[in-house]
Amino acid sequence: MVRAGSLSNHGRPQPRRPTMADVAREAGVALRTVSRFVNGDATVGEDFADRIRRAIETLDWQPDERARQLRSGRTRTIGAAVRNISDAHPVLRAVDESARAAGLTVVAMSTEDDEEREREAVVSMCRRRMDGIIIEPIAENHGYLQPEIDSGMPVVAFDRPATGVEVDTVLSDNRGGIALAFEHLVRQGHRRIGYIGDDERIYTGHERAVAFHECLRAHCSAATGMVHPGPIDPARIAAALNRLRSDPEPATAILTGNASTTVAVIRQLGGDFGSIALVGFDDFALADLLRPGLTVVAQGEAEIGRTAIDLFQARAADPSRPVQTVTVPTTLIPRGSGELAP
Amino acid sequence: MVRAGSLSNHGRPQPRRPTMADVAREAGVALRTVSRFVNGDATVGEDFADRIRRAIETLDWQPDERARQLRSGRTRTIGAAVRNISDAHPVLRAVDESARAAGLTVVAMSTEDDEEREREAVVSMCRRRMDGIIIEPIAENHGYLQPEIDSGMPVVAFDRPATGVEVDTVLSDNRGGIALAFEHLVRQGHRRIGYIGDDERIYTGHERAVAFHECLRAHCSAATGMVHPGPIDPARIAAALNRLRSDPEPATAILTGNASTTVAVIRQLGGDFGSIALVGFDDFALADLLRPGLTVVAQGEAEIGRTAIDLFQARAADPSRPVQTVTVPTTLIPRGSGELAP
DNA sequence: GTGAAAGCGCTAACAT
DNA sequence: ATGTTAGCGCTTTCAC
Repeated sequence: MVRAGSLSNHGRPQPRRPTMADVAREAGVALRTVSRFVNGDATVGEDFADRIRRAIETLDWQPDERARQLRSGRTRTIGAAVRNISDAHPVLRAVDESARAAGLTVVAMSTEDDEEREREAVVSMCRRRMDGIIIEPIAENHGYLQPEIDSGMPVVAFDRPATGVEVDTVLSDNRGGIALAFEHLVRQGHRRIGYIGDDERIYTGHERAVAFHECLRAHCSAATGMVHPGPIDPARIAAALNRLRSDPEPATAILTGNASTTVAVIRQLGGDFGSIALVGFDDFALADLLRPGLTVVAQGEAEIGRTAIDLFQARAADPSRPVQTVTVPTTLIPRGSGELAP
Repeated sequence: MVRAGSLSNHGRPQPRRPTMADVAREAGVALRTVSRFVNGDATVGEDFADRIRRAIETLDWQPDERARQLRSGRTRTIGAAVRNISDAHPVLRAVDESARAAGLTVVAMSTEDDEEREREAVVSMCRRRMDGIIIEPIAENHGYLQPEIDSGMPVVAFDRPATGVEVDTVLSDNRGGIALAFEHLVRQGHRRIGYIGDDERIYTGHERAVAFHECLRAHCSAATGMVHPGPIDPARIAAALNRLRSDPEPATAILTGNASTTVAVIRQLGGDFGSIALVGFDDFALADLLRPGLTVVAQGEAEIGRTAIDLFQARAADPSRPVQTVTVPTTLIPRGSGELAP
């Protein structure tokens, strides 16, 4: 039922939104004066300012960002192409907060770890003429970004490097993180440590697996390790886990290469979680609620996000500056699962 | 170091991005013809189409969304003002997917549960002249939305109703959900059931607390209940929990009013989790990994998101249609914690 | 089907 | 300090 209450305007012909010209007319000043007042370009006579203020109030005028952006050439907006905007994403949070502080709006789009979606997101950002792009790269090759970069679009990659183009990049210290975890387990007395990680074709999967091998070499007199990298899939995780535990000399500790793998392993261990030491790469919400609490290598997501914005700003300010890659350290957070004796 | 490689264009003066006029010139056709070809407004001669395609390719032209939106008056974009875009948000995901399917782009902004931030987000959406707004309301009063609604902006609220304005709304069946949980516990034989929930000044906190009271009345011969609603704060949770357990006839089961409270309670119970039956309102990631698994009342987030987009579309198609509120059912997911005997 | 002109709402250059 | 004029890049009349 439609009522003709004062609360509702439904059904009435929609009044055209007021424009800056309407404000100027209402205030009895020139359009340009309104613009100057609104943008603070120059000081405006106090009486004029008052009339403009009142006119804006009366008409309930709001500037049209589209027109403003079109005319001025800048959007004060940067795009963030991330895996999934609907999942928890501490980096995105930091990007958003840092950008806000700099007076920039962040528009985030999901890539769903899909090359096609990533390109769609980037294209959409370019068509909106955003001032820059922050990307968590998924595509095999980012050559498609080259024309955009050449036409002056600042691009910053994080988490993984973008391949085929030279862009500013923020990465976690993947190798250092694995070393932290490995040495922690060695210190607890573990000598047979297994690794289950992500597909090695993925950058972080590769880095972490390589780092694990390096750790094995460095500690070779003490530790024997097993690596089972590959796609994250329950069956594969189960198989890897089985091999690690059914070995004549079974693993006494497991290192997992990312949060999804960690969760999959815990799920697989079921009631046996806590019977074998476990350290996961990546912290996640509620990891402390598990019994035992999950020991993890935490990435510096907040710093990664902040750095991404810093790099964007530096690039925007000086397009000719050399491309830079920043590595953000990781930290070990002991919560119990990594402190179990062999 | 700046190198003059073919990969990099840094330092060169930025070539102006090509415009549609450039494409027209390159193709040797009128501007209007390019526009028609690009938008499929009308059929364009095949030879012309070819030349335009080639010209677009050559110049690597991409339409300027700002100009297009300014001129056409529509943005094909809707804003989503949600608590936090960086936390997991299943509703936002569904909103995004549904909108994509309808050819709309969703721009999500965080309100951080802050009135000021909510208004900032809404203002930003209006200034961008988005086609509609999906909002998870936090403000005490949403009267400030009225002018926008009057000027034809479709607004859809979800999770909580917007106060002071009449807008299409999607809500969870909060009362039904509490009843589901309560009756489940009664069926397990519990007769003393405690409730710890959110601040009653918050809509969902209120609804769920009221529903709990109704359940108590309906089962009064069987169950005695305790309610301890208030802000989510570890000390308060601890106190509430203490009272429930130190009663002469202590509670044998607890019902929590939302995910944050559930997590706070589990954290507080520590090793005692599993010694008392617990059902939480709201499902969350990893709830199944706890020992025992957490029994929850799950909201239909995907349906809420889809419905929000449906309501938006209906409103956009017919601004005079009556305002509608849709209630989405909840489901009980037993995982162990709610199936413990008294 | 195609083309010329107007204009979306605003800011940037010049006047004054 | 204020007003006038142009024009951002596109879509939309309206002629042909």
